[in-house]
Amino acid sequence: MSTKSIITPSIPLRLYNSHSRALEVFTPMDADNIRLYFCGPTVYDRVHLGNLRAMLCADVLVRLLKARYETVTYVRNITDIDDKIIARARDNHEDIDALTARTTKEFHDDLNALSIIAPDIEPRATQHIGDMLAMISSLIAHNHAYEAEGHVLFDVHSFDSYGALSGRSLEDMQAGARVEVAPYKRNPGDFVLWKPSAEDEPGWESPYGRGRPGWHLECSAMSQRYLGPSFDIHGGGNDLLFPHHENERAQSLCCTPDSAFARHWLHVGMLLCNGEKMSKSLGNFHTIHKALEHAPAEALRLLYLGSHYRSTLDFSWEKLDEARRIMDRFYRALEKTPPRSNSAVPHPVQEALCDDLNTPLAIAELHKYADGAMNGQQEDADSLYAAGRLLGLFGLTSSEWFQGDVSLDTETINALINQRLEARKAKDFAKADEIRAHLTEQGILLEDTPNGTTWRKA
RNA sequence: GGUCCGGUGGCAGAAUGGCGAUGUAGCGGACUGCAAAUCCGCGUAUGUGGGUUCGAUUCCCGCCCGGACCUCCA
Repeated sequence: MSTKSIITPSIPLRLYNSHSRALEVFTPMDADNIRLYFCGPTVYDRVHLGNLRAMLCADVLVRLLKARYETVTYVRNITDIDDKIIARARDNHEDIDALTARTTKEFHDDLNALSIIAPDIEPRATQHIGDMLAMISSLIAHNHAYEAEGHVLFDVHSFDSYGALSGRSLEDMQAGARVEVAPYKRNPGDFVLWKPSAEDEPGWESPYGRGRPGWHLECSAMSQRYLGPSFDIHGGGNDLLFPHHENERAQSLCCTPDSAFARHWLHVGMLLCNGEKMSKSLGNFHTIHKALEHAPAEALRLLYLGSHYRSTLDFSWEKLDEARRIMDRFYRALEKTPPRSNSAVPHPVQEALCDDLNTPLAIAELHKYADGAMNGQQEDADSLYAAGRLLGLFGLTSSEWFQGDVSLDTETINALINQRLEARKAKDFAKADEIRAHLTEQGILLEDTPNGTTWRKA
């Protein structure tokens, strides 16, 4: 069954465009095919909770778009050639291909565990070297790029609109330049399109010698190949706004001056850890893998949905625990009143999501439906479930949520529950409590109800 | 230093030119052998100083504080 029937396409979708710095009503270039591009990972290490934020934001956006439009083409790249990859492979004494293949698989595993919707196309940089060289050639031909000491550099002064996306001028940036400027650059802001590779580094033959592409070029080449020179939405973490997206935009617009490149730019706020940006270079990161040992995937998803994508989110294990308790309540409500499938997503939730993906407001609505479902209201249960499904929640049954992955087998648990019931019948509460405490130690919580004793994992 | 974003109860987090959601934590109660869950009830918040306005948490300015970016970053 199509999701179209559960959504109201007439509600306007407003998204914040970081280029114009304003909320804009999203109007597709081609309503029959929405095209969006998100920057994916550089595959040299496991993705962490900060990386997850942009992936999850894209996930919610794509789910909403796919519910509203016939066809959505979602491209998310894999950066599999990069200096950090080379360095890590060297440190690990590992073959580069083995490192990127392994890390890519871990990336997919982590995202699958979170039910992150897969991109329709997931291109790899190393498979598009030809596209990149063609762009370089075009940029040189139009005097937007120049060769210097085996490098090819983009000339930022050749593009009048350079800095327009990130809202900064070349003068401002030079004032704060903190990195040593390579002597072969005409301007400090010029960035590498192609750089030479040493003997022991991966490289491709090119008119400029054996080398490899600069980081920004791959996204320009791959977005153009799969989405065309102009497409609807380009997104990523807001730390990519400058220089990555600024440079992508410069390259792409200089290659295809009549195009719009990305019409709508979406940037996701940073995840902090103890008040500081979570990043690999700071070393204050937690991997998705580790977080999933601490709490179920949907608790992690709910934690992220609980804050707006553009605001910073200060991660803590306590907040993850809280999200877990909220999911407990939601699943309990669905257990109390099992929902019917294919119900319409309630309007308040749609309105919230269409208002720049206001997931915290949408979640607040879910609590109201949970109250109703807890009280036996069928329509509230249906609403809760439909809204949650749109947000990527409720992929499990209640019994899977409460009783999945426990250390004890069901027979043992039930036998102990029966022993405890006997003890309670005999008013031997000391023994009953002892059995309950024993189970609690094993991560099993008992709940006495009028209909008998049930259990769930702690 | 330059550019930008933000500061709402213990915590998280919406919204709004005039009643400041929701959740979580806390407290009290019902229920329970005791718990758990559930239900009922309670409390506490718009960083600071000005301005505009009949009225500002919301709009404007200064200040303080926090974070991001300034060519590694989601």
